[in-house]
Amino acid sequence: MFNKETEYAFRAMVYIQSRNYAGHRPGIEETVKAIDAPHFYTAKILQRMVRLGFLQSVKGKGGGFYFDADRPDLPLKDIVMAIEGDRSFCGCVFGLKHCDEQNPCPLHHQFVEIREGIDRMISTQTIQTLAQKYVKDENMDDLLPRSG
Amino acid sequence: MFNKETEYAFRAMVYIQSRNYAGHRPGIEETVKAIDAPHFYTAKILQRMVRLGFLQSVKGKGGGFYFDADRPDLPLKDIVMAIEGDRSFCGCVFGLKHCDEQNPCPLHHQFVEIREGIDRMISTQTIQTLAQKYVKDENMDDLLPRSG
DNA sequence: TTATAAAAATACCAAAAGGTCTTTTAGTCT
DNA sequence: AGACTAAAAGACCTTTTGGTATTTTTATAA
Repeated sequence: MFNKETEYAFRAMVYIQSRNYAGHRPGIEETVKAIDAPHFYTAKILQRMVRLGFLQSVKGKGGGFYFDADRPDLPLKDIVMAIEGDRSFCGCVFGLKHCDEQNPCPLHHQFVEIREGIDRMISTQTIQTLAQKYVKDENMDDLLPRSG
Repeated sequence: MFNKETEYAFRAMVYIQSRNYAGHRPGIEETVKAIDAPHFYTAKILQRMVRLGFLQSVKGKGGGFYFDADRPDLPLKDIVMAIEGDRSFCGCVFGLKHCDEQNPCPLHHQFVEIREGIDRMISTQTIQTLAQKYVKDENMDDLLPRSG
């Protein structure tokens, strides 16, 4: 569905927010260990998130990543757009030039529903709503990946 | 949604089938021109489709690609599975290990609907149904790509 | 105020996706 | 049979994605 970079960004940020709720401010080391993602790659991704203003960080001893509680919740869509643009939930399945409501490709009508479903999902859900669910649900088996 | 290879396979095969309906058997030259796709890349893709038995071809003078009318219709899902596997409509959005009905990730329930929608679409639609729509609809503006 | 811990920056590396070009093989039409 | 045509095969190339390792900067705690 989404690419690795987006996936790691989701998981890392949900973990960070959930630790923030518990009064902690995890660093990279702790974060990648918790979500079992590649260390330096994830660091790079989080750096970008900080630069984009999606996430805050403090350097030095006792530092780490955190979300500013005063700022509005961060929708998944913002992250997806920043990392991979709109191509995962936009455009024609056929890759056609002029495919739209007036001039639909054979798959157009079936696909608009799917597309809207994806858009709705990532617009509605935020890192914060997910982190809250994650904290509540003891069954969730951490944020461990598929094959690890 | 799907990758380039899948996209070119869809478009090329729909074009070929629609020409077949009109009693013609296009070669790659004609095909890539019609759908405006990269010549050799598309050739390679169609070769693979032939090897997989999805499509037939004849070499030599007057040769080209065609679908055996006796064989059953070819669902898009067969093509997608052969080219990119199930990852576009399967697996956890978060990339989580143990995400399923019993042990869902926070996005699981919203996502199963989307996933099922995609699966339904590519299971139902075939190259043949699309080619028929394509032939009928004069508005369809050929099978030209987005940016070409 | 200095040692240290942590993020930021930078440079590289590997694999996969996307794409091109040339040669070979196998038909078919004359 | 032979010329020609078109698909098949295979060798490359480029870009993007995914990932690693090292160095630099900066904040803070002692």
